[in-house]
Amino acid sequence: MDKRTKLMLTAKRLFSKHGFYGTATARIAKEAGVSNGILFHYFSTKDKLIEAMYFDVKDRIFHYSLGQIYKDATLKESFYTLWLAAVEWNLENPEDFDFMLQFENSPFYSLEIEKSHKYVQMTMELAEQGIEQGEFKIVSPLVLVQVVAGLVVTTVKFLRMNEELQQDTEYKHKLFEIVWDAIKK
Amino acid sequence: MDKRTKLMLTAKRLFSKHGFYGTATARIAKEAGVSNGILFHYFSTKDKLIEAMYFDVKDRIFHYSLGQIYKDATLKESFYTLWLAAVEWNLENPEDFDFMLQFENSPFYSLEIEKSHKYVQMTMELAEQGIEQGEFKIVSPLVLVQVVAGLVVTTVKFLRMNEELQQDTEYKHKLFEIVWDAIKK
DNA sequence: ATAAAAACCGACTAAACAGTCAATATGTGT
DNA sequence: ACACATATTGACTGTTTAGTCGGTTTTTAT
Repeated sequence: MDKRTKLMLTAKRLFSKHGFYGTATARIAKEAGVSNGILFHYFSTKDKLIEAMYFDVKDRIFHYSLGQIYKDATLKESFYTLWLAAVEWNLENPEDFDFMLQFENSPFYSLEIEKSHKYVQMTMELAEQGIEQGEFKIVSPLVLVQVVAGLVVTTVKFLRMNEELQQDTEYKHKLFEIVWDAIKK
Repeated sequence: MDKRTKLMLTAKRLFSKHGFYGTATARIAKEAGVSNGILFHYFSTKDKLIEAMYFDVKDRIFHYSLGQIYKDATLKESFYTLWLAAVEWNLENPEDFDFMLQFENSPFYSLEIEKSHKYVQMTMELAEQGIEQGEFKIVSPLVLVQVVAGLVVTTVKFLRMNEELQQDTEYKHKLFEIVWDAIKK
């Protein structure tokens, strides 16, 4: 594995456990088994490393989740697939999940950063589609996207605390009804 | 104003703008107009200061929001009042909101901290009531509480980006329908 | 009035920190 | 074989940091 990737993996583990403030760059390099200098060769500052990691994790989760949607699916099926994929991805990648939340709720985060993601546009289009078809509540499509995204986080946090429900398909259907009822007309 | 309070107010402002990592204790003391030593007289470590601030902000928001509920209100009215009060409180106290989110999504946060809040129990009881009365979905009451709390955050973030909607009572009713539909049977 | 306690100061320190740099190694295209 | 770029090292530095401490003032209780 190349050292840039090794650094990002180690940084993810340390940031998610000890926070940005509690993780020194020297420690990241040391635990990644590379020299101190190479970190700053790939990422000019600590903040740049954090930002690069965020782009990476966002890309992976969106790519995976949107990739699960199949053609000719109904709107409800598409949203269920999207929601379930995101929930399961986050459950299987807890470090990514923690890192992501930490970043999005820190002063690092800004709207420009969010907008720069191509995938965000794609989910907005899905929401607009639902409104046009008269299936969704008549509110800003941005609200609908944020509601679903917010409920993904809520669901993941809950399922983390109740591990026995993580394999319970029926319960997950129940949880999705919360999401669907929230956005449907 | 006593210096302990001054310190917490200044810390809140700085933490919400620059993060825990980006705010030095010496700066907090300086901008609060007090000596360095007095900070550590009241809060033995930086972490203790952060935790004390979190308890304080949680107490204030819950006390305010739960206090808005009037007797003989229906369940829906109670939840509407609660949701609206929380949303408006957070809009009026953006620094508290940012600080709270930063804390809750950092490694500082743990379940024990959450459970130690007396108010959490009160909202849980409201949810249990709704389930018993057959008005709410049959899921863990904890899910319902977390869904509402999560949607408060979603709503606040959205209204912050769309200031013109903050006084629009009708739009806020629409947004509450999202919350209500999510939890109701 | 007095003693004890609590509040307060600010200079100080030892450790930790992000980022640099000169030197070396490794790869790549011609 | 050569030249040039890119990858890699780890010792180093100037700064910043959380937290301490000896001493002073103010408050409180008797």
